[in-house]
Amino acid sequence: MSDYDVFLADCPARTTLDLVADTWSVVVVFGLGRGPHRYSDLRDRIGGISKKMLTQTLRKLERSNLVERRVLATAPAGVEYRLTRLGQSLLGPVSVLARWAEEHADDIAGDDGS
Amino acid sequence: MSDYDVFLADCPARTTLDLVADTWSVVVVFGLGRGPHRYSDLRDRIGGISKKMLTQTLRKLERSNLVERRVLATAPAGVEYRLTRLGQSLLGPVSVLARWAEEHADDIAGDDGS
DNA sequence: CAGTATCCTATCGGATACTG
DNA sequence: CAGTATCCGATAGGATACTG
Repeated sequence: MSDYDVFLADCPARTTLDLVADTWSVVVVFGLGRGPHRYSDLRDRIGGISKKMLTQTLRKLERSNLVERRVLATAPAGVEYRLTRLGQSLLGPVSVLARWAEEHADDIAGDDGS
Repeated sequence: MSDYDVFLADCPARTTLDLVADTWSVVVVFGLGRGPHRYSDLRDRIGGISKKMLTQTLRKLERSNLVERRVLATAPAGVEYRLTRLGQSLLGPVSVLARWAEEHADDIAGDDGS
């Protein structure tokens, strides 16, 4: 039990939430859930993500110890990303949210408002 | 079980994830978790949120059927926000994420990098 | 293959002032 | 009390071109 609180503006918990509570972070972590992926495999798997955002998101997660980058000694060399142990602890929460989105998308009112 | 998939760019699941996977949405839904709140109570509870973002987030959640707005017949009249049934189904996922942030904030490497 | 660099637009989001 | 309106700087994020 922690004394951190996401309701407090300057709390580390809020900063941490800021870090992971965005679409790309959620999808990337969710995507890495089934094991390590190469950069290009992630790109293929995650529809609509640009190189820029994929790299940016991966770097951010890497800096936060959620994802580990590993250069492969294959030819032609590739790069592999995998969740760290910390990243795996986030996989549960993120999966729950992603699955909620999949299961309730039909209940969300499309913005037909005009 | 749904055939929607957050990995697909144009899937309703992705749109839905976009809608709820941001800090303010998470904190507002989490904040409404313990029952209805007035506008000003939410403002007080959620550190660092501006009127603009609170209103904007509430409107967005309202349009999506996650939150309900109710004008109170009190004097001086107030406005109350509460989760809809759909919103309550989101409360679980969102709480799990918020609590993860509170419990793992210390494990996230602050960006001391320079 | 796995990026980086640059450009450019759209949205985020705080501050401030005003309204019923 | 619960907003709306306006302004403005900072970031998000796509497109394209280039690199080791």
